[in-house]
Amino acid sequence: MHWIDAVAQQLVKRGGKQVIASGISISGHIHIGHSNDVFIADAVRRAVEELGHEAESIWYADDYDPMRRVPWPLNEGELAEKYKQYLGFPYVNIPSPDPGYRSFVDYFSRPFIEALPLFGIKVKIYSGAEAYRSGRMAEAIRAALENAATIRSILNEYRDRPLPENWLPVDAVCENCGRISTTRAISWRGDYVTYRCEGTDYVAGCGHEGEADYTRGGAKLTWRVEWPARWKLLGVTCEPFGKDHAVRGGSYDTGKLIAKKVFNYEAPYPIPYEWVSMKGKRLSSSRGVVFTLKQWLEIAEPEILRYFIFRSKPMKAKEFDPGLTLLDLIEEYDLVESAYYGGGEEGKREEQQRRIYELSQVGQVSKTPIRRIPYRFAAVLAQVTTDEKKSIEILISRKMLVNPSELEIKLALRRLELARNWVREYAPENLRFKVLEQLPSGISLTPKQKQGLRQLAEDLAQREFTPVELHNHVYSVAERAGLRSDELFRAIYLVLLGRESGPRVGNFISALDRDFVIARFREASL
RNA sequence: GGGCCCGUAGCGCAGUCUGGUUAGCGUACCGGCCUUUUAAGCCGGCAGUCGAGGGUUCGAAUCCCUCCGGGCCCGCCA
Repeated sequence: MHWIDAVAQQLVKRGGKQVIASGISISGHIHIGHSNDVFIADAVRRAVEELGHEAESIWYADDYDPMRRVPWPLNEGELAEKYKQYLGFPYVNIPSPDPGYRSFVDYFSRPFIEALPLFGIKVKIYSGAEAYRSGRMAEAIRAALENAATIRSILNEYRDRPLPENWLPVDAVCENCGRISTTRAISWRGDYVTYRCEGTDYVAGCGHEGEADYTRGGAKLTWRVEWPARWKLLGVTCEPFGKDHAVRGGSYDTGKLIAKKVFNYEAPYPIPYEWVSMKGKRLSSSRGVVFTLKQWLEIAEPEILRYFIFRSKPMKAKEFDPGLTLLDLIEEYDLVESAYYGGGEEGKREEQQRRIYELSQVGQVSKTPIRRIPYRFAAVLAQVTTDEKKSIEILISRKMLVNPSELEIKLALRRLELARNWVREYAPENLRFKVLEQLPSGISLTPKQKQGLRQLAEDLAQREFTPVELHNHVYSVAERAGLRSDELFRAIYLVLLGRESGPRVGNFISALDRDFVIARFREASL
């Protein structure tokens, strides 16, 4: 059984409506590593619904957290100085670097939120800042303040150095300098928290002393308390989270205790997951090691990312590589897809693969089989022509499309577009080529190579060739001209690409305009 | 100091939860086919003491214990 279904089963056993939460601190661009969070939450929602029970998945923007570090790309150039002054501010109060966005939070989160439906994710969106400002957190804050001693003793169980006697689980926003990370709560009374702006290790405080109304966003709960408070507030029954929270004595452990003792709430079913890394480095929004959902959609279908996440267990580290390795991932997906529709053997393994395929779908699983064109070939074809009709003709002649349905043609054209983008952005240099507008000047061909090209030009002018015929024809022409085949191949690549090798000649030339090729070969043979 | 993950064919991995036919897949490699193939396709082949040791069991890659190697996380920010 797939782990998503195992979780769903556990939840159903507990009974009631299931609320699966996910959430991210807006500490920079939201990348595909963060996607684990939402994708898992929403998949569990789907699985619970498939079992016939009510479920909802939510995504929570932790936009009231302080900015501890200026994230990439705002930490470069002139912007760096400007944004440094916002260190310690709640994210929600920081301006956008781009006038097209309302705020820092909007700038980093909107592209992510807008991409979610394209990946088949249906989550309810919440904002931490909104929750505090609207007063919805007020009751929880009061409970936490009243039970500060209990909370302190829970946290102290896992601390070497105990928290001070007068410690309170809230951070106020300084009304003078606007920072939240710099304040220390001194006391509380009714709806107000008295604080002093003392500073923190990465930014100084302003020394201001004041009172904050926590029923209107004047203060937030510290993370370890905020998390369980949120569980209670939203009725969270299950939550995926990064493995950092899952460590013994970490925020899940303490959260569980606080939930029980302070909020009288059963902690959600936990799903810890591993990070995603890219080229050996863990994805990190603040450090600029990012690959966003938007970037993903430029080079691969959304199903592939879902597949990437659901094909392995959540605690298994994932390595993402947008380069050549991506093509392996895509091929693997295609294979699972064709096996799904191909019937074949029935076993534990096949069953698992089928389920992973279903979980990878953006919407309903297609009832009619889906056949896709090979991405690797698309990467070549996309560089040869942008003409859609011509592309489809070539694909049909190459038998990569057989009596294609409307859908298959649509998928093929989309994949060509994706492959074109991939080649431009991520392909290794040796996979890229460009057909030269002009015959390159610096090349020298032997008389026999010229003779071969001239012959090819004549033959092309005489009759139609399928790609395979054409490819084979090159060999016979070479033979008649007394050339080794590789010498003729080299000549062809030189006059068209200016390099000694290239894509397979049959495909390649078939994809080009015939008159163009004839003219080029003739010109080169003079 | 604590915790997690990984170790299965040259390489990348699935299978481990729920033990059960000759341990799979991809790739690489070798061979063949499509009139000869420089990045397409098809068919076939080679290849593994399942990290080591012990235990449980009729039966262990799978469960338990110990150890070795690699990686990551937490240590009072979230």
